[in-house]
Amino acid sequence: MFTLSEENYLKAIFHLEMMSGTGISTNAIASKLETKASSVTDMVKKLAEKQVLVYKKYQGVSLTKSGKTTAARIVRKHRLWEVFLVEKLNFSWDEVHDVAEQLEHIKSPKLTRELDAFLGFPKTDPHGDPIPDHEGRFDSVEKRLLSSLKENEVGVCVGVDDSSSNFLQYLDKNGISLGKKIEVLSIESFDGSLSIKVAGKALSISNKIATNIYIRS
Amino acid sequence: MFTLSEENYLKAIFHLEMMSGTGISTNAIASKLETKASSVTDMVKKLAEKQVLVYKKYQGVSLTKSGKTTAARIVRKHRLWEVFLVEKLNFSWDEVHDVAEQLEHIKSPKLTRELDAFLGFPKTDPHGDPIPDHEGRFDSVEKRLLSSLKENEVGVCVGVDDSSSNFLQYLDKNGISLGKKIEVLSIESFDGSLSIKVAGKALSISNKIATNIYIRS
DNA sequence: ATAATTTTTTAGACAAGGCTAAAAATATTT
DNA sequence: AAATATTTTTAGCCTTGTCTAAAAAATTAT
Repeated sequence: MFTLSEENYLKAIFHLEMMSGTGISTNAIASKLETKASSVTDMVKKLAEKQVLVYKKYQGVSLTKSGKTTAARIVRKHRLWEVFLVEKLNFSWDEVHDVAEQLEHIKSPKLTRELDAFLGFPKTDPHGDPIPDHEGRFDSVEKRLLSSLKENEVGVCVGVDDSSSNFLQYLDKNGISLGKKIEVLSIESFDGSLSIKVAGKALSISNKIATNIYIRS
Repeated sequence: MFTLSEENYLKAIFHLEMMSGTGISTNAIASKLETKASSVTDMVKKLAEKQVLVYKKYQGVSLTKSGKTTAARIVRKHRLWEVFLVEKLNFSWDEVHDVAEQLEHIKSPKLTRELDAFLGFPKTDPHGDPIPDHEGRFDSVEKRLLSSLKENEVGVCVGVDDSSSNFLQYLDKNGISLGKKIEVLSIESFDGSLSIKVAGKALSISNKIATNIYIRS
């Protein structure tokens, strides 16, 4: 069994490995968790003893099979709770994160199983991220950044990179949500900003926005 | 804001005050929380500084107004989650306690509010205990012990004293649940055991069982 | 290839929450 | 009212998870 802190480390390392492969540096973990590198060193030693990751001094860490499964199960719970909050309790997608951060640590296999069933076995969370199954497996959606589309190409919004309240509220305000069709009308070569059409309305977005929206073509 | 440990102390003291009035002893708290008296002394000093209880050396503790409200809100969350688990996630009433012990510490006023609404503003939990409102108020149900009934008297089961799995499973097995009509057929004066009729079936129960079932006449 | 810089680890400290053992206060007997 | 027993508090120690400052290793620049 893992403590709250251990679970947070596992989840952070899991996410970092998803983005940048194996061999995660102490500093990367520290900045993700907003803690100090020295604290990370201590904790990864402990986790290495528990066999959930491999740690070689000065070489960064990599999750073991068991570490990956453990982490994925936490992510599973996080995302199931997000679905619950949005679909059943009227939370908007920018309000769910902090609460899900707490709920993801509740320990009860039956609870997770029943919640999954209650929600109808959802495959993705409200931000479009896949929900791992109990074994920790999940399909990686083939997705591209909106900014990778060319003029006149079309895609469907399947997720966001940045999940901050600010950004999600911006999307809400402009009618962009999961499943919405987005058409690129034109691209400004000077700053990479895009003119797009979504829900019938034309809209101009910066390149920064476009690199935070995932679409499936 | 309170830590998990502080919340558990508040809740324990709250429950003890409900049963035996004010001025709760260090030892009583220690045995309720399965910890040591010395640990309790440390913690109540901390809680006294936070103004949620009054502590005088060797005199026991009493919750302040603010302490009572804080504790009642934790109880509120505990009982709302119990309703959720039983009504929505197919938990039986003997399975909910441990999970609710974890869920009661989730901090999100919106979550509590929306959960309450989602459940249709329930007034009692699956064991018949009242759910406090946001201000910490709740109606105390006028209830008596089944063992206080006389021969041929009738009552409706409104709660249980002991909430252990063992006991609740015994009740399930014998068809006793909240709202069931219970009729006392006869009382054995030798050991206080009762012959009762519930759901049309006659049943013999010990005095100990009868002092753990609450009824309303 | 050596010097400078950055990253990582070690060492030592601290706060929270718990424990044991001993001391102090209160309660109970005789 | 003393003596004994019980309860409560104090004192000191431990573990977890964190931090800062200094040392060590790795990386980058000259």
